[in-house]
Amino acid sequence: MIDTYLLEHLVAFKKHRTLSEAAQALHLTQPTLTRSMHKLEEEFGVKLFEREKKRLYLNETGKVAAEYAENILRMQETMEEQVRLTDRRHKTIAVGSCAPGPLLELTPKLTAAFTQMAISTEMADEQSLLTGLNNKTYQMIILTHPLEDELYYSKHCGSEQLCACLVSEHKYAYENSVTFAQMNGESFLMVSEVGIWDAIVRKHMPQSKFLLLSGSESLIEVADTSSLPTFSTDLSIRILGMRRHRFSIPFADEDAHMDFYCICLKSEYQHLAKWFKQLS
Amino acid sequence: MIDTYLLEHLVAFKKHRTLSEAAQALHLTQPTLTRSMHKLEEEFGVKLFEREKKRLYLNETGKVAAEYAENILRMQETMEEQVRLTDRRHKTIAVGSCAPGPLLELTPKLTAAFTQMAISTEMADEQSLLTGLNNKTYQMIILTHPLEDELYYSKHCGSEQLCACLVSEHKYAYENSVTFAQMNGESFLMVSEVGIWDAIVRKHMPQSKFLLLSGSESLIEVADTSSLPTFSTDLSIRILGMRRHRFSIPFADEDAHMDFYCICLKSEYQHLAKWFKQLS
DNA sequence: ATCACTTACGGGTGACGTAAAAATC
DNA sequence: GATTTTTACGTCACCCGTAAGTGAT
Repeated sequence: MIDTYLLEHLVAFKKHRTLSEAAQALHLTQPTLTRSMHKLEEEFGVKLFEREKKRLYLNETGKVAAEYAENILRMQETMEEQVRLTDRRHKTIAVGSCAPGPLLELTPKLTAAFTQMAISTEMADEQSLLTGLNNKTYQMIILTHPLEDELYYSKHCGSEQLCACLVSEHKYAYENSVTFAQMNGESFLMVSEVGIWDAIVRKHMPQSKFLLLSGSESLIEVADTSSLPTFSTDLSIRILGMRRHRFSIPFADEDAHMDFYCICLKSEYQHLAKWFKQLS
Repeated sequence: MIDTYLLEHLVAFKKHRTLSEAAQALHLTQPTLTRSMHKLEEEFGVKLFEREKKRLYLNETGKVAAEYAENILRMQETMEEQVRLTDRRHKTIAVGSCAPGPLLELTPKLTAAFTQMAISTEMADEQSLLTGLNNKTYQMIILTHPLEDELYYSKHCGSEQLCACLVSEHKYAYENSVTFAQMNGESFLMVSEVGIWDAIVRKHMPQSKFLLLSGSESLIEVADTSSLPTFSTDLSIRILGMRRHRFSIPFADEDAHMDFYCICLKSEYQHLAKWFKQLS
């Protein structure tokens, strides 16, 4: 079988058209490449070059060989990439979610369940999550509905209730609940990374403006000095705590309550069985 | 880049499941393979195996690597095949023809025109000839008509006149010509490798029987002891000589005269220009 | 004189074998 | 004791560099 270095020398010669330039590019000397080209001809038992006294050309056969060499080397590179990638995959659990709430709740549980493994979480729209699950960018994804397809395993993993987070001066601050209709038209402070909630609030409160802040830290800081309503959820309150000087009033609308489902490929289920069982 | 021998060792281990058996298969010793497997892990910078004291297993990452290795080696093999094949193609002129006559006439000219090259000739039906020309199995083909397509270059390269080859006792033995109609119903001795002529005689003499012999030598031998008519052509007579004790009477029918065209791919024309020019 | 390839020779890396150890069955 | 992997050490092949040579520009 042809040695890899010979293929590298060959493609370098094809690319640079002369042995001396190819040698430079490879950080080798000309004589080395001369020898390699002869060795290639010897191993194939076939002429690959036309030799004029001063110049060396690939003949038709040589061109065929060089093209194959390119493909083989390309394949070697993707091999290295893929091997390193699958190795990383076996050392990290990547979870994609359509909303931040479930990640807040589940990440601590994940780190406890998969000691030795790194946990990486990410938010994306449903389409990206699905393709990512299929190409194993994610081991698990979190959606607002189960997937009934034969390929997937789905399990309910929690729910979230959207609340309006109001200063005490707000007219609804002491209600038991509010509705989207009641709040429609008010301007909200909102973090930009809220996933699927973004579409819901924009749909039900089309008259409202949403002032986006990136990161909940900056939101909290701004909210402390502002009387504008913000959003919170039962999950965010349970995990991050209550917001200072504000009351969280749940939205009564049906769409303000969301169920979440944790989903993996059936083919990967065995590795994750322990996790799903403790998700009761 | 990973050395080829490491890939070979890896696929051998995947195939034989144990280092010792793989070593046997490769005509190497166990320690060599141990070293190779460690070297692979080192070069990828990744664990590829699960080690129990007595046994070595590929882990998930290792399986991925081994599959890539298999593909790469397969590609190397096809590379060697294809390189040797294209080399042979450049050393031989392969000509396909729809009838034997033109080959009889042209082969000596080909060997004279392409000194240093081997000439290989073959008969096939038009469809096979065309696909063979397109995939470069043939450098040239001979058909009964030119190809007007942009892809091909065609040139008239001779013609052939079919004759009935009759013993002197035959009633038409002294005629200047015969017709298919006159001979229809008579049984002919015929070689099986006559290409397109086979269809013609069967079409115009549907009442006749054709007793097939393989190879013109056996035909001549049998014909010497038989009074059954056979076929000959002007070409066969000019090149192989007259048949003993027989008269060749040309068929007067239009279909008994055939023109031949030598055809190559336009993309290959430059290599064959000298040949086509002397075909005047 | 310079450039491009070839030939000849010497050195050092590394692929392989031998030998032996460790561990399991 | 047999089998399998691992470790240690010596050797030989071969890949590369240096130096010198041949033509062509």
